[in-house]
Amino acid sequence: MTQRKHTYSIGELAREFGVTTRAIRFYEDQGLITPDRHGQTRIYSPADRVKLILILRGKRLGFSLAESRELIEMYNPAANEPQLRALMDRIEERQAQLAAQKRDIAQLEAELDQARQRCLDAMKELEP
Amino acid sequence: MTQRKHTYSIGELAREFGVTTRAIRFYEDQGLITPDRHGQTRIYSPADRVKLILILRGKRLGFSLAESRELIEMYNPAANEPQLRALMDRIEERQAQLAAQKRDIAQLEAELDQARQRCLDAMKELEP
DNA sequence: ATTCCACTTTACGTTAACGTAAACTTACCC
DNA sequence: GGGTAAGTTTACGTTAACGTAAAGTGGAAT
Repeated sequence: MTQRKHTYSIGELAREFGVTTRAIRFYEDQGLITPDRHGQTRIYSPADRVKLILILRGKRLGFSLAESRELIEMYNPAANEPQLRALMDRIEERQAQLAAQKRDIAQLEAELDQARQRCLDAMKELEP
Repeated sequence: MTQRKHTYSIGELAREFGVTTRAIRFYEDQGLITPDRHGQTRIYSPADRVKLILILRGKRLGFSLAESRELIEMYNPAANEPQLRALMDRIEERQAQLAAQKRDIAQLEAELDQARQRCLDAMKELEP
């Protein structure tokens, strides 16, 4: 049985990813995650946990929560044709953006290497 | 003579990069750019323009203005030893962060490819 | 001279993404 | 049954990064 049926409390997830419970509840407010409830208490599934991972990765890449919500929605293909076309378009837009981001990173890497080199040179000047 | 001695007005730069003059003045407020003045009017050098490019690239990568300011400062190696050491450390931190960002992008790319595939599959179901 | 136009300063407004505090409830421990 | 630990809602506060209006300046053209 690969039925682990594991769940998480909000505190567990907060600790695991180094965010506050307030932040996680905020993501729910914004419609990014919709955990089950046991009475009042939130119960998070592994799928919810994955969504949180997506959100935090999005943040590291400079995405807004609205953009991350889009990314999450891309995980379940819509039902009808026009929506599928729209979804495809958005996916390809994101891919293009990621390609651009890679170019930006490559640029910055090269410049940081140069800065590092200038730094090393300047240190050699001081210590003969 | 490679002395082009070109300068730019705030409006020219705003148009070239698709930002508002308000934004450019704000970057100056935050100490990221310090253009010359002709009376009241700001005059931007090619070096100022490069700094603006750095700022905007930083934004695309999710950097705050404070972080972009750091990046800009990395362009002129400091004078004394301890500051050089600190600078080197910050440069290497940035490089590590960029490496992590590349991993995030690779992940997202893979997942978008999968989403795209699911999308294509779903469309084949509809149109036989 | 006046009409533009691009530029300036000053200052208050706005949005996103939470932080923080207050005032509960629920579950468990001793 | 009293404490405490983790959860909850409600609500106001905060920071970054500008937007937006108001009111004025300086030069070029008509």
